[in-house]
Amino acid sequence: MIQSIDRAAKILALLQGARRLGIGELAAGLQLPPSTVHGIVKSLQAHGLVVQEAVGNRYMLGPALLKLSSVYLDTLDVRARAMRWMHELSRRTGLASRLGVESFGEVILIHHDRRPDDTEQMPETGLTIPSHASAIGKVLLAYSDEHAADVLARPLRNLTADTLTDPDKLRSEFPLIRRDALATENEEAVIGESSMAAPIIDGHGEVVAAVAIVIPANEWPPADATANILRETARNISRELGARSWPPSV
Amino acid sequence: MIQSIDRAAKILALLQGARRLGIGELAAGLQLPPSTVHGIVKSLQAHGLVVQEAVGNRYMLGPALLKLSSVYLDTLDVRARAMRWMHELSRRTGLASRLGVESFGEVILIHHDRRPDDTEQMPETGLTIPSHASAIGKVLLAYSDEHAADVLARPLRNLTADTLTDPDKLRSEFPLIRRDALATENEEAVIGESSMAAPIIDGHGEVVAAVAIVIPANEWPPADATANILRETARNISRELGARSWPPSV
DNA sequence: GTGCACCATTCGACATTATCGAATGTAATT
DNA sequence: AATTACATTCGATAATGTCGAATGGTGCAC
Repeated sequence: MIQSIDRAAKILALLQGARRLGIGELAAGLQLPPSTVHGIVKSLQAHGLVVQEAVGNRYMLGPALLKLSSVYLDTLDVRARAMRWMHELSRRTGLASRLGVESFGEVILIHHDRRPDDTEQMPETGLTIPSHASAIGKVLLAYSDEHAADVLARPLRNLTADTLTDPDKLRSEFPLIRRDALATENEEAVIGESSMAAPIIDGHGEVVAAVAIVIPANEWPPADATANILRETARNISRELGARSWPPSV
Repeated sequence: MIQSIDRAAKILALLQGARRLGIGELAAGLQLPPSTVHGIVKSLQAHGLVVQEAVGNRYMLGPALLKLSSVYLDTLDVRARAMRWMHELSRRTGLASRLGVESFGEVILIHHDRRPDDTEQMPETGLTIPSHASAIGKVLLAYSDEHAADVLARPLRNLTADTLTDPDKLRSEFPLIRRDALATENEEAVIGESSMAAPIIDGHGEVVAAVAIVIPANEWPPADATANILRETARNISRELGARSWPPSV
């Protein structure tokens, strides 16, 4: 591990949490002399990875990250294949749909198709959500022992009154999730919002992502037809990725 | 400039262009020994900034970039203020709208509101477009001498038959753009697609972004009413940012 | 099925390079 | 106008990343 790159990445992570920080605050965060941090920040700035705020002298994340992330999304085969199926999913169910993958124990959303009404909705692509409190996360955990071991070893954060924070309770859902190829989450992450997810597998039979629909709590539970459309979507995407069979075998 | 960070950023830039590269290819691109590149790539990988493809041993950009970019977008005051006005703009005009800022001589789109029909549309946030071939770019050039000097000094790439590649022709549009607080682009970037943009200013009177509508070529030119709604949108966003007057003075 | 070739990866000596503390500059605050 | 709290610059030092050679692994061809 190259020291200065490690430090640079940690600076980006700090800015990710705090939005705007001065050299001194970053130096305190890394426990390094300000001059050292300054050199690293200036190097990042030269590449547009951080920018200095127009007024004041604190630093924040830079636009180069947006450009890089846009290319990252383009490299994802799952996403390209999933997009049209997800649009169809949202159209048929009238619900927002999400596509997520695992990254460092969390779920990161790599696509989002809005609910098909004309209300204003936040773009959710790029958001990260805790694995244990999302339907997508539960799917990914249920199909990967090592991922599950990783996540369930750490303490699970409480997001709402209904968040499952007991590893054993969570683990007990996994067999059912694998049986139905379907996971649910009922106001466990956000009050008033539930979701349901299904696994997506690639040509090697590996679960590489999960697709979900977001259901307002007052429409819970969804009709059987809705769940079937979701499963159908996951199967169609999987088939496009070269999967021979669906649901995935354990 | 710290050497290893500079090299790391260049590796990210190479992957941005080429999607998937092996250590050897990266080493050739940077003209460095493979072992040196390997050390840098592994450091980036440890932080999720790059990932190794599941099968094969090439590397590609990683999910950490997506998470970082998501936070970057959240830090942008303009974007937060612009979103609801842009949704209104798209609703009233029936057209897709875009919000862009300047970065390293290019335009980078920081928000996108889809056309309000149920067709499938690519999310465009994060895309970069050449300044000289976009309405947003023309606005940002027209209001910033130093930015214009920068961009127009370099050769201008041809994107369609109608792309303006002569710096003088482009420069001659600037007074009109400033007079009307409105720039247009007619199939100069993408065949079949035109656009029209207006400047957004902040509390200091600086042009910090531009908002645009995307117009199918067969609907060109747009009605005067459409242009007025666009200008109104830019004014409303500017006012929320603390601007005292609009259009911006030169 | 075996051997070959290519490429990623590991390792350790070396000197380049980042680091750090002190000095300087800058802007805001009283 | 003086003071404080920053960011920023500079140069000596040795810690650090770099590089070439050796190793390991994987896929392809014969």
